[in-house]
Amino acid sequence: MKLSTKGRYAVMAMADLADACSDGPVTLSDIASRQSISLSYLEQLFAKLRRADIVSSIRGPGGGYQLSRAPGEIRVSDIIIAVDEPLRATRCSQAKGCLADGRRCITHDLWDELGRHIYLFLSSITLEDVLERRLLGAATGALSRKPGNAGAEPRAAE
Amino acid sequence: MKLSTKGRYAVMAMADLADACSDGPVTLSDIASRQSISLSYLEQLFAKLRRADIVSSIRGPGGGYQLSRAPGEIRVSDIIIAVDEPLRATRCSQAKGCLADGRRCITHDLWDELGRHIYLFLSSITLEDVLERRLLGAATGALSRKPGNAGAEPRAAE
DNA sequence: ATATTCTTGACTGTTCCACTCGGATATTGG
DNA sequence: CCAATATCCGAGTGGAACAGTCAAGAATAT
Repeated sequence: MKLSTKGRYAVMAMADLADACSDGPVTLSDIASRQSISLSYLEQLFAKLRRADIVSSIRGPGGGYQLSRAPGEIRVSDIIIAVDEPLRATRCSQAKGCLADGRRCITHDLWDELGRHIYLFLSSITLEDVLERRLLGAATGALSRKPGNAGAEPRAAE
Repeated sequence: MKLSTKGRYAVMAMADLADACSDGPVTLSDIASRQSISLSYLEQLFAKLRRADIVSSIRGPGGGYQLSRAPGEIRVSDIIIAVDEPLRATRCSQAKGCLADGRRCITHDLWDELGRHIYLFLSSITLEDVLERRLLGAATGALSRKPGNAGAEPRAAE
């Protein structure tokens, strides 16, 4: 499984912006050099973030980008949805292939639920949370069913 | 955000196999035609599933694939990990780019936690759960923090 | 005016997914 | 034995998306 790295860059840049925008607008060049992301690539990302009204821009010298709302009001899911294509765990809405012999494919509900689950997680965390590094509360909550076979550690990130 | 469809096909095929393997081995051709997945593509997936000891194979006429364990002992995460590359939400383990100016990048913990979260969800669901369509218990559990601004419905699946 | 900064569009190289093809090996039924 | 059936295996293909580049334009402060 792979999560798009595009949204990751966007969140990194937004976190950098939130961290630095206390005194006036922040230049994309600054963010680019601090986060070592290509400037032109950042431009593409911030164009989408601006259309989503997450940031606002000021042109000309001394200009740059600002947050449209307070960091506590910007959820990580907002950023990812703005930047990535509509997040889809399933592509079989009412298209072909999904219907096996009349009813929906067996795994439809599973992916549906997974997508909702990821969304809930990402929308429970704001930029402010990221900056102050309080994440562990939202994540390690439920999900203790199925003890079953106790092999295979959760090697989530490689 | 996008989740690899590779693992989705694998879970679909495994669910089909679990549903049909009560009387003897199941042919990949059968699964391919029922789930409308390419046969050669299925062969690739099942090669990995076999190496992960999730299925076992019997060659020759009358042969096919069987589950190595009971459907209740096979977690969805097992299937996805076997088929996909090691699932990574972050790629900045100790590589370049992650370290901004000494410490880890700000969003590292976030992706780490997201990866663990997804893993916990997928490992809480077994093939048996998928077949009998009991999913909603594991998913709709915690995550009710941050009421905040009540815009933006969770449009998880497109 | 000029430098700065955002804004926009087109373009490129790489990687991965989904799939195909050709063949090899093992096993069964006749 | 022999063909049919099935799993195995490696290489190769087209398209899409990602990550990044390049070039030009428009707004604004000094």
